[in-house]
Amino acid sequence: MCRVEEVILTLLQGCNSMHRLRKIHSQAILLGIDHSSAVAGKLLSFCATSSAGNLSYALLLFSRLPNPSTAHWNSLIRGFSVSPSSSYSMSLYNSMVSCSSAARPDAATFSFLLKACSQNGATGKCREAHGSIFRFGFASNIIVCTNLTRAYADNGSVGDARKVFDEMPERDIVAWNSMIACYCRAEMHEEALKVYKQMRIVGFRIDDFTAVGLLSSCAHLGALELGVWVHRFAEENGILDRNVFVGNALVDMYVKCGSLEQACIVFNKMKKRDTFTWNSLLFGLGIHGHGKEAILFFRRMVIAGVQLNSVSFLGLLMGCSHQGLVDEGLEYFHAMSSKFALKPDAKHYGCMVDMMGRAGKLEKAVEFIRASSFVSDPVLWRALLSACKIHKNAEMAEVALGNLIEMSAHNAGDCSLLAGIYASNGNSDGVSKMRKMVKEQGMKTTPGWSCIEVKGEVRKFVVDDISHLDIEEIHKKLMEMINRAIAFGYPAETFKLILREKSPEMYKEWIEHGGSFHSEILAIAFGLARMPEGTILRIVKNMRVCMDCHMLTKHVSRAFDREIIVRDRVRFHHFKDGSCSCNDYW
DNA sequence: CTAGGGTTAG
Repeated sequence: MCRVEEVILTLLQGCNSMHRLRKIHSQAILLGIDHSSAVAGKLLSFCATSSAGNLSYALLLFSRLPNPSTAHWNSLIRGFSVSPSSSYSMSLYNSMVSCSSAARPDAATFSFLLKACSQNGATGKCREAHGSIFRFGFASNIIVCTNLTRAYADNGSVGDARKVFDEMPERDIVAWNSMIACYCRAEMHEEALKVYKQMRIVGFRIDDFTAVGLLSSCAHLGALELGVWVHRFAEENGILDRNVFVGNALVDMYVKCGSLEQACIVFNKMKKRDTFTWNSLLFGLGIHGHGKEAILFFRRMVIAGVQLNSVSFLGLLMGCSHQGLVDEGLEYFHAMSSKFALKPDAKHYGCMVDMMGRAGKLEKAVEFIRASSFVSDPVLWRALLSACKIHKNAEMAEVALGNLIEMSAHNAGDCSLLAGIYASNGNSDGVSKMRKMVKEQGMKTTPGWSCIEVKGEVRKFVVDDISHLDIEEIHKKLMEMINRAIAFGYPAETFKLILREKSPEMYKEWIEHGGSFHSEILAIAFGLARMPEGTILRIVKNMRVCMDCHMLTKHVSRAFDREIIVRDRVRFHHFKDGSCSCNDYW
């Protein structure tokens, strides 16, 4: 390498803007070394991959190279892989392998190509890349495989991702963590925990990345015991203090597992906090029903100079919504754009519709939707529909569903919401009309489930599922539960049939004839049977609690003198002494 | 120029 080349390279080392880069580039041209592989490489990588770079300039530079090297191609492929035109990475790769130049793809080429597949691909693109990786002999490269796993998972093919992972000749901690993260993103949290168990068996220890993935899965599954274990491990191994991600995941885990107190303790102990940390706790206050505290906490955020974002406002507005603080909510909704320069998006609007709707201001909610720029967003009409369910307002619900149908956005859940309203108003024609519609249009229903953690194991119940080995035990407890609840004032209508005939056979028959038990009732019965006296039952479910279950649970909490904490799709219910923290407002 | 893993909302 000649002296001038070294000088140019040194100049490029300190370059931080396109303006400077152009100057250096013209110097290089004057000196006749712009085609030197090293100089061209540095120029390219700056333009293609640095945040101050410029992809068109990178293309220009590249087009002037008579013999681009693998590294040159790689820079360009890498640059496009994270740009809005990530599909161009694939075109570049194709030109690279089809042109007669001496540059062959290396492992890095595939890593960048796969990043592009993650960004915008389809499973088909991943398979194409997979094929090339095989052809060029990189199928056992640990980094390439890790990227391939992620690319498949990001395109919704977690099964393919797992296959690649299983077939890897060896796996390091990054590969394991990546597989766990893939399952987290796919919301397959039980699988994520299983992978972790295997990872431990083969001798890997938890690091920061593992901890974040595990805590996220615990949060989603409500697996408090495992979460507490990860917490202790992270604390003892210093992972917690050095990494803000771990603290954030921990706060979120405690919030989602129903322990707001612990979430606050972790929050207060954290040495460094970012917007995620604050948002997680803000959100936690809201879903635990402390709307007023959420507002105070939000003010604290402003005073502390936290960089607010749109999620912050979503948390705040949801907090207001759960407690019926409509005036405050409206005030902050307006302040969001006028004082904080943040544009509310469809979710914020949806939250406002929910807020007004639940407070019974259905007309106002409709006006709000019609006046907004999101009239054609299904989220808003769906929020209205749910509010109609609470207030048993069939006419308004028909309007909401009508709009959803018009934009072809209706699903089975929407139809059964209206069916539920008809049912509670005694309109059986309406109910069958809705059922027919779901059937005829082949809409898929989401099965309801509830989880409960007993002795560190997460047990999942699905509606009407009687396939459990210990169903007799659950059934027995269920009968006792209902009888005692009735003794404490629970209206018995719903369970008349069972109460007349108290045999397990009748239980099965009840289900087979269309009578049903929501999954949370099964989970609560199981918890009562298995958890020691005095312990809190923690249930996590994927749907909202229904009025019936809510009332039954209130009575059960008194009849058995048990605290029961249920996390439904949007918030927490703390049942104690016959009442619920939501004050029946949800 | 020299590759891969993470958190909040819905």
